[in-house]
Amino acid sequence: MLEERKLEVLRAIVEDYVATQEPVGSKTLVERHNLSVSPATVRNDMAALEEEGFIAQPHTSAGRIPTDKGYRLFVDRLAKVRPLSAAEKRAITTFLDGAVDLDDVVQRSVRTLAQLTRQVAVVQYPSLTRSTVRHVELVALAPDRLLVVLITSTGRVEQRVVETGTDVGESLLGDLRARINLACLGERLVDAADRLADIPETFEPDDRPIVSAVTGTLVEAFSDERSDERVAVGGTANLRHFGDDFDRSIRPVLEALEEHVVLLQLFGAASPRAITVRIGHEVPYEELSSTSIVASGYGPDDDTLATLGIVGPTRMDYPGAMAAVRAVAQYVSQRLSED
Amino acid sequence: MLEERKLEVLRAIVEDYVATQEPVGSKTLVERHNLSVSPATVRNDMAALEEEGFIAQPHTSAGRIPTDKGYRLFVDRLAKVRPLSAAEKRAITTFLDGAVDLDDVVQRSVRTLAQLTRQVAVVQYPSLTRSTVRHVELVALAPDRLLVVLITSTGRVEQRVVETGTDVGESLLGDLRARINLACLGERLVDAADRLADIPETFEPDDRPIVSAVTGTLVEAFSDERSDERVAVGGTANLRHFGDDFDRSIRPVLEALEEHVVLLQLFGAASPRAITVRIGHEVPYEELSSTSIVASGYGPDDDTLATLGIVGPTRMDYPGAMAAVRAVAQYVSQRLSED
DNA sequence: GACTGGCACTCATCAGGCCCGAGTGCCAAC
DNA sequence: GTTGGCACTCGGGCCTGATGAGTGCCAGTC
Repeated sequence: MLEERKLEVLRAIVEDYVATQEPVGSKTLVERHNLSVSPATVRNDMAALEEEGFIAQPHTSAGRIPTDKGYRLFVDRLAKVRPLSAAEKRAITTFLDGAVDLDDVVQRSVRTLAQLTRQVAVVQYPSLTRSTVRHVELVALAPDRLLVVLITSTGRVEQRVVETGTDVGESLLGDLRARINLACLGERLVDAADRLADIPETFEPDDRPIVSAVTGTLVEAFSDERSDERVAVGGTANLRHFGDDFDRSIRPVLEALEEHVVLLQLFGAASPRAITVRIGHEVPYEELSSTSIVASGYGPDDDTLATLGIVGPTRMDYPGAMAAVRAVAQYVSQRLSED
Repeated sequence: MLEERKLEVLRAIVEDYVATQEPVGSKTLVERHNLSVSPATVRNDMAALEEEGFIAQPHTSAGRIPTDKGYRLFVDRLAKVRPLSAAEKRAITTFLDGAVDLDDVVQRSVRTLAQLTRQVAVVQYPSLTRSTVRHVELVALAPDRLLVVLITSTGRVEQRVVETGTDVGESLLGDLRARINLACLGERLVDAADRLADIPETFEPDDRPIVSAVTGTLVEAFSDERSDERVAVGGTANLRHFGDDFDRSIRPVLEALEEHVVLLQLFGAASPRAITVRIGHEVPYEELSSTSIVASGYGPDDDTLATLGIVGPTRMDYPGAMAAVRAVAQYVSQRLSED
């Protein structure tokens, strides 16, 4: 009885605080959540919860607000992921179905996510390094200038220009193109890089510098970190939920959003195919310690190619956010599996 | 004597207000700008300036602030573009020189611009439709599936997959590739689309459906509006300069920044190769009427392929902003001319 | 032993009242 | 045309007191 009610009180506090953004006191709590006990009893429970570190008072004679630890407990034990309404599901599907290519899928996902959660949404482009090679094309732009085009399983295209120094014959070009594709097709980019290592040796010594230049460029493209950095961000107007102290609460978030590297770090550690929630100080970036992140990996079939999620104040609607993130991740994953 | 001093007073008011963000009164004005007249005289001039609509009082017994009209006059007649310091120039050059490809140039430009002006920076990706065709490549992904790759003079790459329905022979493929490139190479995309129209007729009737599918896709890629929409945004943390009323001043800007279409409209009308300044109500978007935009076109040689610039509060350092925008636009243009 | 009602106490918030000073317009004098 | 003087305005800062939500504790009840 006692433990159970304490949890119930915590849930009520979290829900109330998230809704009103104001510290919640014993009396209003009893009124709003028709708990069948008196405010005094609730006060005792609150005192216990505070003792255990789940809630705190901003100042004496104010109501209580949940601590990070309190939110943690809430998310782990009290919150069931709120199922989306049929209308919401339909909205997701119809809007995302309209996407014409990978870029568009990502763009639309980010918008959808921002709209559903009313938070800032972040979607990482499918990772280049974890996807596979669909095709490599070599194009002679000039006799001594090659364009190397890499197409991945997710439909992404990377291109590089290689200055070969000497002219490249048509037959060598065809030969090289064939051997590269033979070696790499269907391989994950990380593995494909290994396969390329041996290729130069299979050519005539005279041609090896050219071949090496090309394979070197490809290896570079395969492992290029910059390609991993691409993310789409949306719903920044929802930053208002962070409060009105620009420098203390909004600015760090904006800065983090522009620092894609930081962003990827925040989201990157999301475990595959499960919803990760990081609350307040759990976020591995000091400036964002009053921020929470709800993220999920996604990708075709059961691979995790990239991550998407939302950033919001710790005081957020976790069940709703988790539901939205899960739904969009599932949709995008399915979409990637089809192509 | 009289007209000239009035202008001088206006300049002083603008400069002071931009620096302090506070309405400026006659006394402080005389002190800070060592005008060789008395406050009373300045008051007379201010009364005249107010009469003419160049300045206004937020409320009685407060100092004056410039109106949009006042800023306009300032920009047109009083402001000389402040030359950048050698250090600033060097910073631009060294940072931008490090860019490895088109994406990187754009990314770095946006950062540089944001940093120099301490405002929000926007750089439009070089327009696809106004650039020229460098190369078109056709790749057989499967017998009945072609990948069409378009490379433009700005180094941008677009790719499309075409389902041909029937198998495509190697010789037809080579022939088609050759004729397409012959027709389009060096043409502006808009013109290239016209050149493609006649190509199907030059093939055997049996092959025409395939050829048409390919050229149709290319024409689509040439004129694809979506490709025109890409922009990079940076320095959003500088939104703080807009004030602290999130909903009234910051939010509309954030929303506009996410609406790339709106953004392009705002920047798109920038006249080629000249610096355009839009002040307050001159900005063609109601919500941004307390906002100014400083923009410039850029592109290789004397073409204008796209636009870049900054968005800030009307109360901004116009000479500095104009200098920075001009410098970055020049640099990027030069960079595009080289490749 | 768990719950409840009552009570004294704390403190953030808000409205009202006050003063201060920057800034103005006007006018008479130079 | 310029200047010094003067009376007036009014927003902002600061203090004050009232208000009320909220608390902890304690004694009483089931």
